[in-house]
Amino acid sequence: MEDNLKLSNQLCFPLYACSKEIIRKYKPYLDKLNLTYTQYIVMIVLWEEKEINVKSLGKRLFLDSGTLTPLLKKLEEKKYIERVKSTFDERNLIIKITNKGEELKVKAKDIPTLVGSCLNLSKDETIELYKILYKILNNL
Amino acid sequence: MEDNLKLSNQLCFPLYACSKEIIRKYKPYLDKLNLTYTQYIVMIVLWEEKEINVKSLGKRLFLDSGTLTPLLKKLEEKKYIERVKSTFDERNLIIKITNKGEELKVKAKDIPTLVGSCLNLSKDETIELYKILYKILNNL
DNA sequence: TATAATTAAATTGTATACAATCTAATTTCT
DNA sequence: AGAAATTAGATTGTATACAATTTAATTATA
Repeated sequence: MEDNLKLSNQLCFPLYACSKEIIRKYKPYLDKLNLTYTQYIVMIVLWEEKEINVKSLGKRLFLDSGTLTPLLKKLEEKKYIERVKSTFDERNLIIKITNKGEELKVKAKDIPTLVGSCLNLSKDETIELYKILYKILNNL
Repeated sequence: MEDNLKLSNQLCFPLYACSKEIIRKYKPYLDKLNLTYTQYIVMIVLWEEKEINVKSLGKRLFLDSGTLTPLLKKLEEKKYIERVKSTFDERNLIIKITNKGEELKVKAKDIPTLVGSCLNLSKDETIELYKILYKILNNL
């Protein structure tokens, strides 16, 4: 089956391309907050959780310490988060959101809607896409 | 609308995570071919086209010369491709597949099926996902 | 309880990504 | 034709990603 290897028959490729292209759409909005996309999804978790250790954060975001350690140091430099050793278990590094980090949430609140609207998907398509993607993530 | 910024309500995040996790599934198979995922999708285009310039390749794959230039040099080192200046327009660099590159295609032919099967999607879901992703790509 | 095994982050090394800039070749325009 | 604008790749600088290894802390076990 030769067609197996045609780019147009690959499912991962449009996922990969969509992901990158949508992230590009975030850029102008995230630039105003001085955040990259990866830093933004870290902030999203912190807007929900207030504090979390690196391991749990990585599990939520499918990222490991090799990616998170330098990224979290940058967020700390920007004063959006604090990094503190846990006193209960010194192996754990607790990431805490700062007031400055909390304030970003207000500025960020319209971003999902703004980016979402350029996708031009119907309500049904949005729901279906969402459902299938989480099905894949749960299966992997 | 506070919920706007919950991770579970973001559409881009599961796309980003799925893309990365599926690419991870390719790794053991691609390791045997001494290819990374990005190098693999370049080879997929070349298995179809035989030759193409960097600009067109970038358009197909949503990648720019900053990513492609070093990647193509690596594929040349592995003798899977050749890089030749076009004689018609010296600004163009033509990427040609080599015999060694062609031979890889045989070894790669089962990879899409093998990776596809770990997604556990129904036929309908696969088609629907494919359709929505290309709709997004065409809209962007 | 001393040692082995495990765990969480950090580090190292390689490979993307991409914006911005640069350089050289080609077109366009006057 | 010659200058200006455009185009294709390459380069530079910053920021991920992630496998593999290392380090330090904790837990399990002989």
